[in-house]
Amino acid sequence: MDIRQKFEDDVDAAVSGALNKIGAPCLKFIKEVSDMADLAVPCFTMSKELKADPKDIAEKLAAHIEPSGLITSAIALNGYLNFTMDEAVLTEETLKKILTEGSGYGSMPRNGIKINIEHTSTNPTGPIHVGRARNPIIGDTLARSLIKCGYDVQTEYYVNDVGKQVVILAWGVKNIRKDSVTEEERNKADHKLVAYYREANRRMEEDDNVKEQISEMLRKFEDGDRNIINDIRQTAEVMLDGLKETLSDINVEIDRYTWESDFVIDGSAKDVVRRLKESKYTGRTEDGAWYIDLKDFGIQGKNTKFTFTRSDGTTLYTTRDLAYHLDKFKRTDRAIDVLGEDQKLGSKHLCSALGILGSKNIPEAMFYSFVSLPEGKMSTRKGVVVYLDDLIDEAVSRALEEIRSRRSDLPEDEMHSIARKVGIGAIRYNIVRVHPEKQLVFKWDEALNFDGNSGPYIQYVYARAGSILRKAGKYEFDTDPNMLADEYERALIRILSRFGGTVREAGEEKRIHVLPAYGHKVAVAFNQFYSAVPVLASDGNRNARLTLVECTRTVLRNVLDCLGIEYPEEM
RNA sequence: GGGUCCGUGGGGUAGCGGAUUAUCCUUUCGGCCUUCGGAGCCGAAUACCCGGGUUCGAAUCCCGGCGGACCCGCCA
Repeated sequence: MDIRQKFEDDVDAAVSGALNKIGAPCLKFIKEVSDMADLAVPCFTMSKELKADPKDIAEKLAAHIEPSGLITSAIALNGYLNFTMDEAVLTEETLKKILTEGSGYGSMPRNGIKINIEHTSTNPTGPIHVGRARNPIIGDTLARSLIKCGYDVQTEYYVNDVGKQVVILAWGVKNIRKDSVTEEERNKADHKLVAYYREANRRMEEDDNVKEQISEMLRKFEDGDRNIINDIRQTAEVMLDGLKETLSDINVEIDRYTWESDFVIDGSAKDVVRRLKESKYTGRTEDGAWYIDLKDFGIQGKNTKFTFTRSDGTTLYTTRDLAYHLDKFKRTDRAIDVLGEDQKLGSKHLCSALGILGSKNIPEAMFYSFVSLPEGKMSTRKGVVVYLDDLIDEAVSRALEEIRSRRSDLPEDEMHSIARKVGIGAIRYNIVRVHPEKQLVFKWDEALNFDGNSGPYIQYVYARAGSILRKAGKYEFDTDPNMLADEYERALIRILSRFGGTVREAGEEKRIHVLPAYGHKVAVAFNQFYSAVPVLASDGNRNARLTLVECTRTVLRNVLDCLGIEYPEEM
């Protein structure tokens, strides 16, 4: 069991016991971590019920608590009941746990619960741009966190191969001659195809004939013309290959790809229509389109109607999305959708409609706001974009430049390999660092920061710690708390002991931005320890300090792993 | 017009009822290489959008402004 958890349990028991003694059993109280104590119980919350001054309550309670278990003291201060934890036990148990669990340190046992995380799912009409780059990185980090929390996680990409946009792209690929696409594009499937997409859009706007051809394709598509559907699907497959390459570059692998068109082909979207028509909330417009009215479901605004068929009876995106989610819940216990903020209302609609369909499950949404450029929002169609591929290239080349300037001793291919890890680390760290719903304006220098609160800062500490261990050679583990009594050592160990709680918060509460913050804290504490305390040159406690260095490295590795960031041995 | 989210030092960001010091990064200024990697360490400077209210206590909750983002399709 986690040592901090045990301490919390001890505090719970102590406070409950003391409350019992002062004649207020079952009174609720809260615990918080603070700088003043290992765990504090604010007594303000109890003052109303007990009709007493918080300070008095704290003192009364303190008087009834004898240090026991992991509690070494319970002191009343300013209305708080401050508990301190047995530091020697904390030190020893934490280090031992890290040594025995290694890469599993911080992880919870498997719980058998299946979670499906749908993320990225960008339209297959162009490369991933920085505006949406938060999606795969948030999704992947959450997936990694939940795996560590013991869940059985599957990630999934929903390929939107239905609709006008993909038809335009397919038309372009079929009808535009290669030499008339003059744009300079990188040699990568998605970039090559997007040129056709843009050109097709341009021609459609200028030429009514083209517009008509595209409408014709769309009609055939709606009628279920297999040739058209296959054409589009093939184009989307090619595009997807390019997208997968980009995702792989940032260490994102997606377990499953589900195609929207499948829900048209297998009739499940039609089935949703049939079932929705039976609902009491359902109505029909004069033109014959079907809708459900969601005004009883907390949906506000001038239009609460959620249309699920066109007047000609064909299905809409949202209808297929319903079929998709019903399908998902056949395969999973919980579903999480990582979505752009523009999907907020749509997601609410989806959940209400799922309820009407009798689904016991609804997806949990995790929203992020788009990254914009200083000059405004990005648009693939207009070509006002910074592609994720460009960001990756720039990050890697800046990292390479950096390495060249400090490590001319390394062979060329080694420098390239490190530059990749560092550049990608900077990108991923920088994105999960901030709360997903906070607006982000893209600036090169901020996105590619290698100092301070950054991925490379943590990687640097990892490499530095590794260097010490390499120089040390063989040594015996020593977890004796008496050998690690320095304040910097104690501070570092304290932070190392909090990793499990951080992983839990990241996964269970979907607060992944606590991970980079935690990693940074570990790195800072190590750097402080490093500059204040000699390791190799120390006398009696060399082994203990080396053990601490090794434990720090293990935790750092686990944090980086959870963030999908690689850890170079040297940099 | 209605809804949702966001507003914290010069820039970025954490905290989202609690402890007379509001976090971290960047920036600026001043220190630290005869110690294990200076992508580092130490110190200083500068902030809760505005106005009301609730509370013993508000950056945090409520109401009203202001500013920004997103949404309110028989688009996806």
